[in-house]
Amino acid sequence: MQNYLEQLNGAQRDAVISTEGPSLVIAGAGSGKTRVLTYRIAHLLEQGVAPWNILALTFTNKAAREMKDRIGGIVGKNVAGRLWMGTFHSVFARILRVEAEYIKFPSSFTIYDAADSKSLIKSILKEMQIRDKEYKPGLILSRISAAKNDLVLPPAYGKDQHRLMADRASKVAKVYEIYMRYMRSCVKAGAMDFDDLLLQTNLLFRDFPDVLAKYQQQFRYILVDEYQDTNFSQYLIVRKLAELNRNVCVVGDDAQSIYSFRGAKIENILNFRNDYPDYKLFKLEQNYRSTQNIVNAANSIISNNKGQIRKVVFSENEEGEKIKVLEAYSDIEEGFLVVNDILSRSSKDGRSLSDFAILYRTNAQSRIFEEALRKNNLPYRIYGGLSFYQRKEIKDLLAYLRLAVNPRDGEALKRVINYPARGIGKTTLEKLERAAADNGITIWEVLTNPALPSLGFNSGTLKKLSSFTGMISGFSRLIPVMDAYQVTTEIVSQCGILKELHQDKSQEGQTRVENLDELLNGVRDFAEERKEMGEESTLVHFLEEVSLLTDQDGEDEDDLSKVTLMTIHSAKGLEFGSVYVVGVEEGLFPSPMSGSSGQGLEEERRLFYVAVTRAEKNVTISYARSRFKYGEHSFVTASRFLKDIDVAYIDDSGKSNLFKGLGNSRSSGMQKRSFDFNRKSSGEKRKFEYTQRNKTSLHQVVSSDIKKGINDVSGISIGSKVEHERFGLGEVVGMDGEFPNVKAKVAFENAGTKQLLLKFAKLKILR
DNA sequence: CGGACGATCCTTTTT
DNA sequence: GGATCGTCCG
Repeated sequence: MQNYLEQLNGAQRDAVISTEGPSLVIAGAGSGKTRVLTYRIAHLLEQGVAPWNILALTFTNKAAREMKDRIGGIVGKNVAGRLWMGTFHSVFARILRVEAEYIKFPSSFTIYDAADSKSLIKSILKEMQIRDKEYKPGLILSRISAAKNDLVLPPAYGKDQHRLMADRASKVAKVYEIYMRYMRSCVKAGAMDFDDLLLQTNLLFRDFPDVLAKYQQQFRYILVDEYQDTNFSQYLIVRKLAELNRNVCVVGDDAQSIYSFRGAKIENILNFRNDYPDYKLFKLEQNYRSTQNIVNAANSIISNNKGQIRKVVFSENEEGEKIKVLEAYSDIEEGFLVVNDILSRSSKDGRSLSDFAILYRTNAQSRIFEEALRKNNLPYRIYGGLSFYQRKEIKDLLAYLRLAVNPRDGEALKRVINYPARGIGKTTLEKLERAAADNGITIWEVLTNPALPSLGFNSGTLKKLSSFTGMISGFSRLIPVMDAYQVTTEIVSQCGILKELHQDKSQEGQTRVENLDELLNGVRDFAEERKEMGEESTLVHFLEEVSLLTDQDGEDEDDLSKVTLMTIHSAKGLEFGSVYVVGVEEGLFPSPMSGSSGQGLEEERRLFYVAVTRAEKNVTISYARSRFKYGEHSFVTASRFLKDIDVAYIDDSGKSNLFKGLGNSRSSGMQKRSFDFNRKSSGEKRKFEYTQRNKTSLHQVVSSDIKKGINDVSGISIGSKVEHERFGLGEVVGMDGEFPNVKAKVAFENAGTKQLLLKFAKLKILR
């Protein structure tokens, strides 16, 4: 431990060793925050604190896993494995399962994801005969979510004049009633949504002091990462748990608070001193990640915001390059300019592609960059958007698994009651739903009720229904006697999905089968891992893990050299050598949805700050002058945020008229814009041609290297000897498909010949 | 009842 | 451009 302390600067070391009492660590971007958290925990452990007495709450599961690994490297895996570490949602879901009976939930409760919640809202609207044109399910859900995160339950909602008025103002006066029904429906279904996990934890601690006391005594040391992004519900959980021992350490950066749309309260970090007047404050201000230019540019951005905790982030790294600004003629051109820049930098310095990240405001922007990367044969990894677990076939199978665990789960039931098609159509389902609503029970309870025939189904339909309930009950009986993998295998082979997909001979159908297979691998790995750790490996546990995965938690393939594409939000906490912040335009970033008013705008600016501070070596900002929106192109202007950067740190040579064009004409709209555009068009064009030419030549020079790079990277070609975790040794006998869906046909020594999708199969290359 | 094909609406960010 | 919803027809 001694030598670890020596790796820290003064402020970091103080924050690590001052373990007793409340501490607030204000950690500027890149200031070694994770390092402090890691060492602090390791330090506690070395001082003899038992790992199960430490609760560490992180923002993503990935962050937790990485920290656990690092701590494991210091104090040993076994010790680190016993820490209570994870996201708020996963840690408290775990506790809620143990204490479920107190709050009248089955311990096998289902966790509804956003899609389930939305679908439930829709059926409630239907039941209430409200058109979802007027009541947008998304909007309703966000209001309910906001209420829950403020711990406002339906009865209180009904008395909350403020909320009721706001609802009336937005012409959704019935949110209150929808909220009541939604809550009731979730309870009946034995389901919790994301917000419920936190809400129910609060209710548990509020209503059962003994239970609270138990956890207060257990968690002698509490650490919270990204504290600026906690909501009221989370804040209260921490406050209650910390009440007894008061050893609470929160780490965060008010300048990086970017989740208010999810209920995060920046005040939590600002008010820490009110709750703990005897707190100790540690400021980490030295940035070790970025060059001076980047840090200075970022500081100049954030200085445009009011109200923040005073701190001076500085860097002693080299001065570095200035921030480069690229102006593109169109969004498509923007893609090419950025990809060209990546090509030239990666080839010039021989850097791995994993050193490059393209960050955007909205997921929809990814497509353009994907295409540009594909055309240049650059491999990429895209985060967010459709993750593995959101694919249709995967969700279908998961719905069966969920039903087996909890047949009252209405959303899962509706998903698969007629998939694969078994002749239970819309009309039948509607009848069932009505009967359920009229009697205040779940669809499953209608189905299994002896009075079912009295609902007037014909005998054929009745038969189909009973065969469905029979199948699900059969699955349920397997749960107590089998582990997650065995149950899943059984369900896959019997539920009919596989048969259905096998009939689809298209490429896509095959991929789907492979995806199911991959899920099966996942369950298998899960079950084995849990058994090794001596923990339970039932389906309930697997489903919990899956439903709380974040988009960052997917396959680990960081050994591969790929350009990273993600939203700025998901980039929080990460770092890259070269960062491209793209689409920095009015109408896109800042997002018009955030309102151009103070609060919303300041959060968008913090988001910009987060984007820029992800970079170690250089930042490139790009924007287009025209962009496709709604299928038609419109002219746009550079973002006001560009003006926030002190010109001293900008290299605008790629970009002559930027600051003239930006002036104070922002609000004057189209007229001015098109004027600018025409005025500059000849110069514009020349520059455009120049970059075009530049691109072509670069591409010619570089592409052969890059292509070779890809092969080196994935390293797999016909004749390669590979090893698969399950199938063992084999030889690649064929390759098929286009990136990113390249498949390898592998002849395994002991497992026969298999088609494997490279992006999923974890193939180790032997030769 | 189920699949196919148009019209329509949209778009922030996510545990 | 694209996902979702409703309608129409077999």
